[in-house]
Amino acid sequence: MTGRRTLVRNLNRTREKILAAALAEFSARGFAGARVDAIAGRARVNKRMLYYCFGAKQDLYREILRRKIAERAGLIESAPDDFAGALAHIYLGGGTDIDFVRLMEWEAIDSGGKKCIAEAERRALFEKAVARLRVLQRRGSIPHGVNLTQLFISMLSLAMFPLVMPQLIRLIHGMEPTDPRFMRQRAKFLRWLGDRLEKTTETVRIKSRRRRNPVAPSQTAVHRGRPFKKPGQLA
Amino acid sequence: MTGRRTLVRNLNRTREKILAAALAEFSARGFAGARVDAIAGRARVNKRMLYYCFGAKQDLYREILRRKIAERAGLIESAPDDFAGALAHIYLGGGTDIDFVRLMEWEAIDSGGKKCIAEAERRALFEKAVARLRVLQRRGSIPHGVNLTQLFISMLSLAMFPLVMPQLIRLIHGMEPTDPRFMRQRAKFLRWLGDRLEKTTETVRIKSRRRRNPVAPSQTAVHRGRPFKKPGQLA
DNA sequence: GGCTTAATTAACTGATCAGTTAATAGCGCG
DNA sequence: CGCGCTATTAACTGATCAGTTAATTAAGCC
Repeated sequence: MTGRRTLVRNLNRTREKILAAALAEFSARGFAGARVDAIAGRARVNKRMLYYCFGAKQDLYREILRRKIAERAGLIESAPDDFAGALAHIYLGGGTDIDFVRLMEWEAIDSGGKKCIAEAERRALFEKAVARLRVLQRRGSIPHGVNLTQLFISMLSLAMFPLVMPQLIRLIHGMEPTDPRFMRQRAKFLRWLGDRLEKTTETVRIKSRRRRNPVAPSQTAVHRGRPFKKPGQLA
Repeated sequence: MTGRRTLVRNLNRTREKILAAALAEFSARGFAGARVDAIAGRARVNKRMLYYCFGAKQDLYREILRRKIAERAGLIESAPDDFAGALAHIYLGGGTDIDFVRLMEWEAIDSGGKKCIAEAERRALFEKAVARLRVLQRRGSIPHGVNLTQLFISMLSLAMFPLVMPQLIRLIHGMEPTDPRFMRQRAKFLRWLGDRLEKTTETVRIKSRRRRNPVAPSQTAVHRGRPFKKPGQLA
């Protein structure tokens, strides 16, 4: 009773609490699975406030999606100029954000071909990403003739999959995809992969000097892999 | 009334009809979203029969998952021995099966860390897959030092992602991931990618002969990509 | 044909859940 | 202090849905 005497109204704070709770609940259960009662309970507000602040449950869901998409929009722009670095960047910046990945996944599995949220913006963003790949291709980092939209799709695949299918990661690897060790390992692997796809010109030159020893090229390739140990990038 | 006079009982056929309908409904909506009324309606049987044949909704769901997993279990074994071929095979054999991919996705997003269906079998299967990659590694097709579980995870990523996130494919590529053109393109790309990761030894040899012309190696790489036009593999 | 069993139909039930209605009370202003 | 507005609480409502109960009837056997 004493705690109730001090109820303080603050619509903005109520809104923020609802948004935070809704992110957690929608990420965990999707639109249909999340309960307005549960969101309200998590936010410690009365259920009626959800309707007061946001309208229908659907409207709240859209707002959550919109915000998350906007939050991650800078990922493409802030990616490094080298392919391997960009790949690791997309993974570390977006592929490890569980709420982001899950919301994308709920969107995917619930959408059934319907129009998406913020379509135009996202389309523009993805075009920018492909354009950046085109620059790399012109420089010779990415071979001519490679389908750049498929390459970009593959980057997203590699970056997002661990959190998209965590049960498979557990079955294959025996580790949680959220485990920092896994993430470190994944980032390292992606750098290797990115480098392998990218830097064939230099690789060729170094190997050609040793072509009398067929074993040596393989060893050199391993050495090429060593620079991926860039500590400090993953705390 | 005349049609009803000829009602014929056949428990096996009823079971099969329910299974087919349940696959469609669970794939489309997941466990929680699928309605027993809808499954019964699609199967053209009385709702009561679902309980009669399979018990609770959950039991039917498990049966559907089990069957699909079993159906796709041969994918690893039947994969070709070359890495690029295996990658394309996994895509074409499993990555284009929309029901399979979606059921895996529903499993993923609904599971919340719980124990999976047929865990032991699947684990064994995945171990076999990694073991096959190890053979390739010993042969020198895959460089030493590469994390093979990460490589296998990446193969699944690349193969399944288009159907896992169809909305992103539509946004990025402007095509449905179920469009045969997309699938052809994807398979071709994956072969290129697989080859690029695998056959550096041969690539090196060919390129080294032309090292006086720095542009030419890139052209040769494109030529290396040509063999991926294997018609007939996708109707 | 009669009887028994099981496959099938139809209706019912209690719980859940988004949204709605009614009431209360905090806050700022005059 | 009173008033008006709005932020907040509490309870209600009608629709949905998995599962259950009751009844019917097809099929096989004697």
